[in-house]
Amino acid sequence: MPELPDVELYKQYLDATSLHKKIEDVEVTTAKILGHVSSRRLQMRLKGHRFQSTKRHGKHLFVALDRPEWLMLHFGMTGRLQYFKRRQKADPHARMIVHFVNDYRLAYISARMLGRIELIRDVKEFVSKKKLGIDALDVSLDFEAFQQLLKNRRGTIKSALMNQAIVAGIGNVYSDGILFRAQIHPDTPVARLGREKLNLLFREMKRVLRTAIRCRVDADRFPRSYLLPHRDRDGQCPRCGRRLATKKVSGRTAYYCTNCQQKN
DNA sequence: ACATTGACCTGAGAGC
DNA sequence: TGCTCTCAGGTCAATG
Repeated sequence: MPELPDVELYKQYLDATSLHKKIEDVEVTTAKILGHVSSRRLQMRLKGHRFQSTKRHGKHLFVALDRPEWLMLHFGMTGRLQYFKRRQKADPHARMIVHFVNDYRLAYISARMLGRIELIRDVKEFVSKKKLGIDALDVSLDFEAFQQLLKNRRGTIKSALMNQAIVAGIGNVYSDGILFRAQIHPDTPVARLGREKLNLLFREMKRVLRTAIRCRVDADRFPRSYLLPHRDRDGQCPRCGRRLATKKVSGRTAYYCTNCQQKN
């Protein structure tokens, strides 16, 4: 579930709580979430050091250490962060807990463990190795570039939006939110979209993601014309009031309005 | 080369 | 009440 806006908020959260503090210890309670790094090595590399700054690319969060090395956090579907005082109990699904010298701790929580933690040397190298496309909110991603990326694609627009190799950061929930605002049926083949529709899609992609960040992904803060607060079973279309439909599109459940998002 | 599908993973909620 | 079943979705390997 953590998609670009969620991870952006995690970044802001980490920035506000956990930078520049000496790390006293690192607890790994579930080594399974570690990628190519062992818990011993992770401990060795973090202990006595500090988090200096953060970067986000798509759904990936990178935390720079005070030496040329980065902690990479990926949240899978149930991942999140929690900063808490030592005497508070950590969430039962905390998989890694960073102890700071100020008696506070930062936990990486993941119930379903679909996320990953890595220690890497270079963000650019990681991004290209993972074959991640440009971040959806990167300012250098303009309409011309977007159109170029979608050129000659064969599948549906929903799966293209969710394809991290094309544009990074959009998952099932936000692809639905974006297609709803652009009034495009999730099953529409990319090739069927004309320049005008594509341009609308591009603008809504940027807008929906930015709005979600500004609203702090809080359903109560979203503008009325957005799908996201209504995206559940027996949810209603905020435009026409009809009951939302669901359909499997490339293995994921798409929520959409059969009236406002017609195939053509 | 690209698109789609199933497996991974576990908790919540439905149904009996 | 308690059991079983299904579904949720990010990613990747396998398949088309």
